[in-house]
Amino acid sequence: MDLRSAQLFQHLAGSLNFSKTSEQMYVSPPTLTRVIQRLEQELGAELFFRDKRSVKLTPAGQRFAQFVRSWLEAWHQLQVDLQLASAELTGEIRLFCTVTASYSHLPAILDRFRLMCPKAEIKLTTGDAASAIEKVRLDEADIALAAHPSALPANLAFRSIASLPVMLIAPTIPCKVNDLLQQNPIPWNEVPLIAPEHGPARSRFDLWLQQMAISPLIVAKVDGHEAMVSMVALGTGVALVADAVVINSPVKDRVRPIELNYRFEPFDLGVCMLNKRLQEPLIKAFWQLATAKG
Amino acid sequence: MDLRSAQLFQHLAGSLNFSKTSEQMYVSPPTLTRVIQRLEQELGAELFFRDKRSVKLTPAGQRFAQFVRSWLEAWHQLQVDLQLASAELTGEIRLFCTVTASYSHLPAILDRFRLMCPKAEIKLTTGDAASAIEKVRLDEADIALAAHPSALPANLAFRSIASLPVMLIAPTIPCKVNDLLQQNPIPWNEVPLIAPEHGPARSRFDLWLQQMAISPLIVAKVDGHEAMVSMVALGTGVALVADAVVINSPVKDRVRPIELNYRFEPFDLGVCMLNKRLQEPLIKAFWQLATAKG
DNA sequence: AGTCTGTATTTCACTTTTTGAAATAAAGGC
DNA sequence: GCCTTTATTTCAAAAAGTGAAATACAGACT
Repeated sequence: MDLRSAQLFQHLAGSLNFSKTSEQMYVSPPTLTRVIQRLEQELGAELFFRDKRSVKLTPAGQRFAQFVRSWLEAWHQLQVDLQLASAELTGEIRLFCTVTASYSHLPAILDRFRLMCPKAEIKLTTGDAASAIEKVRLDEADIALAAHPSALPANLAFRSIASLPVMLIAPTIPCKVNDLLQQNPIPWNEVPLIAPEHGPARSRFDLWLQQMAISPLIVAKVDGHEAMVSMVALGTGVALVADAVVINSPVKDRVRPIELNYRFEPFDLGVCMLNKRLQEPLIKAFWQLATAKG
Repeated sequence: MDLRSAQLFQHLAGSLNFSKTSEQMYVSPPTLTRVIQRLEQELGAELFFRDKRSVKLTPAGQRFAQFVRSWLEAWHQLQVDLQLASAELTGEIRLFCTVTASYSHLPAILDRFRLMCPKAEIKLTTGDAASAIEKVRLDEADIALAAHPSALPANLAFRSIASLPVMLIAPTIPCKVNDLLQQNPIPWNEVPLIAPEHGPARSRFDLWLQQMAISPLIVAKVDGHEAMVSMVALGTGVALVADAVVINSPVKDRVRPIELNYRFEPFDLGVCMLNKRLQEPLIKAFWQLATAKG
């Protein structure tokens, strides 16, 4: 009976699908299963009917959902009251932000945070997505603003903020790359590709190659979406980048998106921090600001 | 933010004394300290003023106390609702009971339990206090009714039911023992003593010897209060037993309490079970019955 | 009928967290 | 000054939680 279990239950009561909830709340299916089992054991009542193919709330589950709703509400109200009563939040937040995220969502979040906690100091560092997780894990940063990685260590928490579309881009200048892209079908085994070295872009890139059965011609391995955009602009090859980076790029007129009937999974941009620090007031204030309305 | 922390906070908010609360709630002082520290960290507010000599609720603490009160109340109501909604509790409880406890409180508890959960079966075993803890720890019994031992393993929970006075008893028949007790002061080094072999009586017995600086003349080591009462009745020596045992003893007219200006700490009679089973409905139902109004 | 896919749960090796005994700190009472 | 009382920190051991992989099972699609 803790807050986390209640939140997981609440989400599951909405989705009625273990897989979806475990995915969207970033816990493994076994964990979610056992959280619910524990709740059911504590309460001495089944919360969900599971008949192998569908999940539904039992009457006890509905009653419990009502309890959870008012509990979480009271908890939130408590927070607000205590926050107002206490002095203004001060302290320092060490924020790590991927360059990609710094283009799309950081400015708005930072503005709101400054407004709400003017006395808090922010130390901002930027870098690539792979470092983000490491920095937080080693407690070299309090919070990271980055895309959700394929594997998240167990003691890190992640809260989604937004979905960031990614796309394949090509040069606009006439060059060998564009000659190949003009053909139908496109001979992907011959098109020069610029591959992301690590991180969430890399896993999507690999998945695409695999699913389209491409034997790739990789001409460069690069980390950092900006560098990739620049290389594409020079005509080196095609690359997979977040569209937010392209929009804000100084060379945005020299690249163009490639239309494909393959859908890349968007980046799941969010805040990431150590589980146990999730409840600290300054950290929590940042989280609330970051996740509130986009 | 779980039930346990809330309960500890609530008790501390009443006692305003870390030592008392940690003792009465059966957690070590460090644990209590850290539970409160964690709460304060989560809430981002001090809950108690601690000026090295006194503990008081802060305004934030009072607000939190209000939250906890209504939360625990809602929790309790939820339990009741779910219990009523669900089918009648069935199943089996393996109950282990010290002989001492079987005299004083077991009958009343059992009556109430049968009334409330007529479909539940009870398997009752009796034995000495030392076994009680072992039985529960090894999951050979679901619940034990026994005095709180000097050392309780961490994964066992204990809930007090009642305080059971203990006393030194002597034979009523004229004998060597009574001759010695007639003297003033009583020559304790020469009085034949019947010592408890193990368990809570043993630790009180040892403490008494130590504090009164007695070099004891121990004529027998016996486990089981009834056996001790019988031996005392025969004139073998004096012994330390729970008064409930004497009252119900067939030889109660042949023993008498000894007046002393030393106060033995009463037995803390209660229910004991594995921490993790504390939330199972049948176990919980038993607990509620056992702890309700004596 | 057989294979594949989607879903929930169990197993297992691993990591994190929690625990209390003992040490520490600090403030009065004698 | 020494002892008692009270809260906290340290530290090693125990317990609980975690997710990858395996399992179980039902329906969909050849």
